[in-house]
Amino acid sequence: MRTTVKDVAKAVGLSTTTVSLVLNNKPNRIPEATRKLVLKAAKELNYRPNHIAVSMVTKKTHTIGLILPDISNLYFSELAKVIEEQCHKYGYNVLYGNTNGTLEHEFEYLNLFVDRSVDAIIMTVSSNYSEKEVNRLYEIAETNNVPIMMVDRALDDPRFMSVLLDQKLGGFLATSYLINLGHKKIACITGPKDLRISIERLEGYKSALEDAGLPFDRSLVIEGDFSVDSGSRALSYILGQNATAVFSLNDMMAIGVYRECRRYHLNIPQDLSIVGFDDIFIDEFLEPPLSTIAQPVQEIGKYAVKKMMSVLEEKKNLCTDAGNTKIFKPALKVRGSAIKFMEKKQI
Amino acid sequence: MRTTVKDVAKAVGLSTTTVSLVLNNKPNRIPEATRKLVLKAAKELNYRPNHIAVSMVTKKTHTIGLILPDISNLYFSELAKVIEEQCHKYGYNVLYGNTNGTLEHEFEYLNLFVDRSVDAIIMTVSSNYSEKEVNRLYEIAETNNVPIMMVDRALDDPRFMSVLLDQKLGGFLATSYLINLGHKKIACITGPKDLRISIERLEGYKSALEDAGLPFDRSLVIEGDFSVDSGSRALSYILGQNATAVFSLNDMMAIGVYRECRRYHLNIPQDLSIVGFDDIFIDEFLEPPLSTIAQPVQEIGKYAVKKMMSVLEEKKNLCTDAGNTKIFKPALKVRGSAIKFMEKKQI
DNA sequence: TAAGGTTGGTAAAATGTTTTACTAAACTAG
DNA sequence: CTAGTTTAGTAAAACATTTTACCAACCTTA
Repeated sequence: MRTTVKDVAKAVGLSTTTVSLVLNNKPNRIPEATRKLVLKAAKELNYRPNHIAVSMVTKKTHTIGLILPDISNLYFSELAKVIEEQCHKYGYNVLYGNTNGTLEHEFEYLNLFVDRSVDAIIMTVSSNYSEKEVNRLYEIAETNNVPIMMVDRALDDPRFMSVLLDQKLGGFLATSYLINLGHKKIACITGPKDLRISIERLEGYKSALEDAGLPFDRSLVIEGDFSVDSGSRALSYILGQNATAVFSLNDMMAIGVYRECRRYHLNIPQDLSIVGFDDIFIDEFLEPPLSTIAQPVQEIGKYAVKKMMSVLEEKKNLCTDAGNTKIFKPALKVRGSAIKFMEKKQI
Repeated sequence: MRTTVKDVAKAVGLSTTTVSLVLNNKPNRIPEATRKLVLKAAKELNYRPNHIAVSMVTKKTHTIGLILPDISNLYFSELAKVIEEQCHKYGYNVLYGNTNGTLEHEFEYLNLFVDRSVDAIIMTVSSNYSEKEVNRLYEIAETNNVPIMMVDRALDDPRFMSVLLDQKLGGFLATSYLINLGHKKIACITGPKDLRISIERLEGYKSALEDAGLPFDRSLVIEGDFSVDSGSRALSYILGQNATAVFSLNDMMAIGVYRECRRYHLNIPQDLSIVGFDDIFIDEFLEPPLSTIAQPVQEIGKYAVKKMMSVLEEKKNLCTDAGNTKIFKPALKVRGSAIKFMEKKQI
């Protein structure tokens, strides 16, 4: 059995109050002699505070809930890792929940976690929230007095902190790069089309086109679902539109395109240039290495928990303050999957 | 503020005892009328039990601690996902800790988690434990009365449950495959050489060689550290030994070999056949797709938590019963990275 | 020497539940 | 009508802490 404060108190013949006072070294006038005595006994008995009991009275669990769509996804597993690492540094533990991108699961974990009195929640919402759901979310935050932070994907609501990526800029960067290589017919494989990040990345695509004086051709965009398979499925359509380059809204789908190209004996980048989005680990090991838009995951994760910790310390009103959206800038990472456009067919 | 049992009790004019009794529907003689009344009030007030307080009295947190070396590693992130998923099914939440493979971190999280009264711990040890450490581990398990399960990598101690892979068989399968393709000089890139899985996989390699009447040549094995870079570094040595095939003890290092081959303009599998170990997600998207040894991660994860749940329910003596090691069989997954041996140089 | 201050503590409440042991009222049987 | 039994419920303890409010005993000081 574990040693309790009572055991320590008994061992030194003092009250639990005294023991607790020195163990938490409260600014109380406790003479050095007693202090040492208690400390020694605690160490000898290998006393470790029962965290549950502490939480019961302090109302703090030093736990944060992390809710992500899919931890087996490379981007999220890396994010999870940084977040856990950082929380650990601050003395916090993380309870983890996987939603598979469904709204029910999101709320399920939200409730589970507040029932367990987590001090804060960091989540990435994967579905689209109606106003009703946003309110439901806010109510949970409020009645439990728990700050909620959105990471990677925002809710269109100023009441929640968010740390995001400038998705539009990413789309712009990727597309401009292909344009500068001389491509005129650039296809785009999107994610689910009413998902915020799909929309924003696509906006970047459009605006790059516009900046270059190129027309936006709706028939060049095809909807995917961020999975490898949906990338594969998109290829034949793209080819049918005579596109010479593709901007894939994530790397997974780009990998799907790679796979399908192999089946058709097409070469990347000679037959088709492609740039992805996310910069997942494997990109550099593909043949050819995939050029992509890199998100600063490390920074995002670090910033998110740092910010959360400061909120937790200052105990300021948790959700409802403005200026609590931080936006990180993505960067183009050039590798080998795109090449200057050449008028092959004419040759 | 959250509603408490007290609030509910006050609302219906009954004692907290009664409320608790119906809410946990204990087999108590509580008339249907009262029962309904309480339930209705609880629903109306949106009552949800405070898990901390419940844990305080029941001594159960319905939380399990998951300690892994590196969740951004594809294999572990998938494992983590299954485990979380399964735990969730049983009504358990998971506290997650990342050790980066260091002993200090392993014990740190172990202590952190028992302080938080997790009901059980599932971990993969990544360092080598001396007897002292095994005892220390056992002591933690015992004084906290918390069952510990080793997954993927075992401790050489029957006191802990483990669910493992038959690593030796994996090594045997991979090597036999290369032998059957006609290769005689098969190199092996190992992990850190005193790590259990390195040793076991290497044993499989040796035994396949022996079965085929091939000599074991120490100069054909080179130590890596399971990282991509260490795979890359191994290549030139391997080539120097005139090996025609390589068995890489994990896929990451195989990827390193791929990368280095590209630098030297060598073709896989024409110039070098290779088979890896782990079957991580990206294997099928490499060029050529990597043949490897597949671990049944899903089954492993499912079995691990199922077993743990049964232990938790039966409350039998937790660590110390024999026959609590389950070994899963790996399988060879043939893709395109190995080919029949041809006497090129002679041609 | 008595009033006031300081020193070194402690008892008890509080946290939100579950659970044990008890009881008052109503009912039943003889 | 009374003794026993069932019904419907409750008070209080317990869980392991922290924290508040208090108190003796000793020391100053005038």
